[in-house]
Amino acid sequence: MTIKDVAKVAGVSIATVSRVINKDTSVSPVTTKKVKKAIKEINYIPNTVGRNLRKSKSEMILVMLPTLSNPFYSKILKGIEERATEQGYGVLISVTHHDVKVERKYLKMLTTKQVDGAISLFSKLSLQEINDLASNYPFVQCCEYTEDAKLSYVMIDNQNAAYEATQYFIKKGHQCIGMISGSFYASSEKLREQGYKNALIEAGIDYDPTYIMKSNYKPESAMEICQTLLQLDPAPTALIAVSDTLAIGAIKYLKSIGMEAGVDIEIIGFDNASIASLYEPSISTVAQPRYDLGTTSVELVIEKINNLHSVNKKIILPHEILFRESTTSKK
Amino acid sequence: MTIKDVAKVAGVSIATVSRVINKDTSVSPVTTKKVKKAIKEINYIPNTVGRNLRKSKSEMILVMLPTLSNPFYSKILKGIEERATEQGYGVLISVTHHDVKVERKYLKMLTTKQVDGAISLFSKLSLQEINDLASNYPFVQCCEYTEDAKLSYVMIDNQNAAYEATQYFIKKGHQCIGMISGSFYASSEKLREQGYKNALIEAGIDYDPTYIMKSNYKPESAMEICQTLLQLDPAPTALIAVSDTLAIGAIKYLKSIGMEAGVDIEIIGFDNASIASLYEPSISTVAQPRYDLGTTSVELVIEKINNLHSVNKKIILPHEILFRESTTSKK
DNA sequence: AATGTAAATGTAAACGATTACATTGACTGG
DNA sequence: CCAGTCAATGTAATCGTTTACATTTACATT
Repeated sequence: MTIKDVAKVAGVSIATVSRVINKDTSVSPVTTKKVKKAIKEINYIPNTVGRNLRKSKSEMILVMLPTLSNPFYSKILKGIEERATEQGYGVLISVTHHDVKVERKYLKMLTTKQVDGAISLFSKLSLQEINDLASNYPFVQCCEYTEDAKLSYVMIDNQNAAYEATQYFIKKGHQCIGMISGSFYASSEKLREQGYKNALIEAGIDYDPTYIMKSNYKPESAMEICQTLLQLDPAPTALIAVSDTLAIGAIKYLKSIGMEAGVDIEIIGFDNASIASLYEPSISTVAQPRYDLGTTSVELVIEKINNLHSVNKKIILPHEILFRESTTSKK
Repeated sequence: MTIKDVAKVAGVSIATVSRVINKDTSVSPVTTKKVKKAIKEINYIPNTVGRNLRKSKSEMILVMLPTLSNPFYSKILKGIEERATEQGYGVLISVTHHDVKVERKYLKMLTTKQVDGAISLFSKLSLQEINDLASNYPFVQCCEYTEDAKLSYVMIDNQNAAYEATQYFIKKGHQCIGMISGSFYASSEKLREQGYKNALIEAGIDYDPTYIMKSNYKPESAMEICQTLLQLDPAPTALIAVSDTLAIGAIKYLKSIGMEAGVDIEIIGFDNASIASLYEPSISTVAQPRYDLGTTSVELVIEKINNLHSVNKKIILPHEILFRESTTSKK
């Protein structure tokens, strides 16, 4: 069932059929009716591949997630989808599982014209690759970015967020603060570590890298790290974890040795995962404006689709620290 | 940069270039080298849209998820991706957010030939729509199915899983067992409710529908339900929740009134979410073979891609009940 | 009546690949 | 030396659209 069949049934040319489908003006009401009837009659559905080839665009945006096991991305995606739909774009998702080969595979959809643009939530591509890609195709980053990369991105001020969290602990009197970071080599990790460091130094507290430990983001890993940190001398009295899952691991370990988060040790996580408010104790956390991160990233990529050589924008959205039971110590 | 440009640079016809790209035999080593050199020289990348149009296939499979906020799907997807890759297919994901309109929108990729097949993890389409679709396009279901639908699917035996969980409680002496179900009208909900009911009836225990309550799968909703259930007379001494998030909500409520899951009330959840083993207390749960559900669904859809009229397969994979702290009462 | 204008429709060339079929030329065997 | 074979390559049709341009027709203007 192609446009040709419709044309035959309706007794018009394929051009006219196409005009009707695309709501082109200048086709008489009578003909329009005939064509529409024919379309219904033979149950015709336009072939998007043919259309895309001719128009050389797909009206699709690719979203690249590092994993599906982190619900953090859910609201971002919602933002992406809603704004994309508004603008007439469809959204397709791919999951890289932190594998750069998979990432390259899906980014080929960009070079092979299967999608018009791509939003990366986490990339392991080299700076060189990113730049090559972004200079030739609409490609933007959301939440994480690659240092010095020449493309548009949107994220929060990770450094400042960690700085504020650390400062909060310092103001409360904590002299020894630990950090459970991650080993994904993400920009956010680096920036948060830097913010933590800056706050300490600024407060005249000795900065000791031993107190920053890298995890694989699994709670189990945070449990081990928490154990190690507590064996240090002096032991930290407050912890900053770069994700709520890590905060959970730490709290779990504390429980296992009879300590209580928010009483014996204070903890702040990152991301405001839904479990953060449900866990016992509930977890203080740095919340990101996830929906807006999503909508903004769509705007950035569409800007690039419309004009590949538009200026690269770096957008910083505001974060918010939510204080809950895990930071209720009076210390 | 098209195949024409390559042909010009290499001094051959486009057919020869195409042959080299597709590793066709019968092109001399000398010419092959020339063509490859030209491809590199002008940095040519084949346009997949053109290719797909001509070959009328996309080598892509669409996976339709109801949500991104449930990590349950992560391992299933992993299975899907790995098996699909093995078979030379790419995987694209779309999220319906439980909205049937969104579902239809993405399923258009099937009718418009943008993907070769689709795997649905949760559908709200009517039986009629499902049948229409599945009879014309490769479309299969995974984990959830639509009653009487004429298509292939793979899932666990939900009814029996709930039956076994209920029976476990009964054997332990529980006389009053509650169920926290869901209101998504999913097949799994219905089947699990039926299994629960059958176990009760078979054990000669009065079946009272008041003890089955529907949630929206959010922990908060389970908290309310748990409160209501405990006010019944008699109050249930064991609970079956159709997801681990619901089990968490119930446990959280119990804590809030000074009761302890696994001691005062026993609870079994579903899905073996990663948080189930990390929560305090850890949660007993019905685990599904997620990875295998994924790989199997790919096999089913590829079978349909290769032969749309192949017989519809209904595959049941084994589940497993994991007993943890939330079912440690000696009662 | 001749001419111009505009609306409605048709014709045919793209888009970028694959592939059936045709052609070329070198080589073989009788 | 000629017919036949086969490997290597080219020509052109095709996939299903959109769209620039051409054509037709009706009507208004002079």
